[in-house]
Amino acid sequence: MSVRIAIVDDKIFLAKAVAEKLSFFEDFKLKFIAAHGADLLTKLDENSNIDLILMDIEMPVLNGIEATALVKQKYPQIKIIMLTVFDNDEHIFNAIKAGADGYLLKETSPDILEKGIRETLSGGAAMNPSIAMRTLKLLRNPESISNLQEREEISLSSREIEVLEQLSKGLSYTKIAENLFLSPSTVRKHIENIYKKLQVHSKIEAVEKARQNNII
Amino acid sequence: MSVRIAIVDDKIFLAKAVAEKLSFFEDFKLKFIAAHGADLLTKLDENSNIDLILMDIEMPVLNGIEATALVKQKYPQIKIIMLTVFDNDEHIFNAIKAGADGYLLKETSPDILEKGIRETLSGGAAMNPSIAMRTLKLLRNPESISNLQEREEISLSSREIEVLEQLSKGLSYTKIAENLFLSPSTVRKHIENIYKKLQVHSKIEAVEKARQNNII
DNA sequence: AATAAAATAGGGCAAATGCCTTATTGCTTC
DNA sequence: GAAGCAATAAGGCATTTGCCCTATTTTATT
Repeated sequence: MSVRIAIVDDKIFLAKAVAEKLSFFEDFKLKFIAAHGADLLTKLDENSNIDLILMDIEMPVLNGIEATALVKQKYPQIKIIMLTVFDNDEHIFNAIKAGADGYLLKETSPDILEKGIRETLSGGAAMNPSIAMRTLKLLRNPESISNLQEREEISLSSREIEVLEQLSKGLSYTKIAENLFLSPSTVRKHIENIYKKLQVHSKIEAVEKARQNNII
Repeated sequence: MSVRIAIVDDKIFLAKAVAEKLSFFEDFKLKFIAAHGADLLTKLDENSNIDLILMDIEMPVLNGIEATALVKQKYPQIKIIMLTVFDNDEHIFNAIKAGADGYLLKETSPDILEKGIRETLSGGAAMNPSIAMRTLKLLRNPESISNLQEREEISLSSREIEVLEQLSKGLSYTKIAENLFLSPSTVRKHIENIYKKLQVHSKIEAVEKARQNNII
């Protein structure tokens, strides 16, 4: 049995690259490439004999999130995997809300893409690990969801995030130093830097702000 | 660099089976097998030099969810993947809440387990596709989550909750005293009492515990 | 090779925190 | 009306925190 697939992407180069990845697998039949959400809906109206859609998010006319919601409403049996270069929380959450069955990054290897497609068709969800982690954090902190819209870029280094995670458990500088094999002075320094970046002045404020922004 | 791994499972057969899967990969070093959560904590107290724990859920003495919360509190840098035969929503959600970094089924192949471990160590989340799908569904309707939460009786007085709310904003004893028209001594006393009731020893732990229990 | 950014480490100091003790007042509840 | 509890208040003390300083090493980035 073959798998009938559609690609939706306005960047024709990227759509072609995805098609190329699909071509490695005999039973994957690319039925068509749509340039945007509205184009997809038109094509589905003609022929909705599609098993799965690989959907870009950023598109003109009708974006991937809106298109996903509309397709799922009209043809709930069609599986949809978001395929995008961006992986910000707002996109992820909105795509999930819209009913997407998976969320992969475009740089994904043919191999992972194939597994993701097959798993999705058998009722699972395809997810990039880093995206899976973000969904876990969203689940842990439902509050953070409401804050997804208005958010400036806060960039903490991975070391800073590690320290912040320890902070959030109520550990002291010295305990954190022990756990991370650092000197307490270094931990203090990291925390000072975290405070500056988050514009806060205490452990609690730092942790609260990080939670609000789905950093931890 | 090798990866130091611990397995926690009371069914020794299953633990051995997992160990067998790990043995295919040279850089995976199995440091120990613990029979249950309490055993794990004892072993970690002796030596917390572990990168990742593969944790069963159903165990005597201290189950995998409770053990995960305790380990994450004391050693937040240690990654934890739940490895279980069950995959019901309550387990999944509680494991995520407790801080698990991934959730795989025991029937998982050595290959998938290996990838899951490596992805988890580099900051992603390891998830079985069917479990990923369940988390997506949980995220889609937040109402379902409230049905899953079991909350123990923690009874704080209304005054204590007021103080706790101020605490959660990162305010100092003196600021809280000003806001509530109390003496700083009284605020301190309230906070001492809050700590006793919540069984914590710092502002952050109090706020985190209160959040977990939907008190604030 | 040069520069920048991140991670590491240490000292000093005032303020805040966590934990202990004691004590008074008012409000329930038996 | 006694016992218990919540709320109030204060003093003491060791530890931790927040914020300032400087300085070396590592790790990209150009």
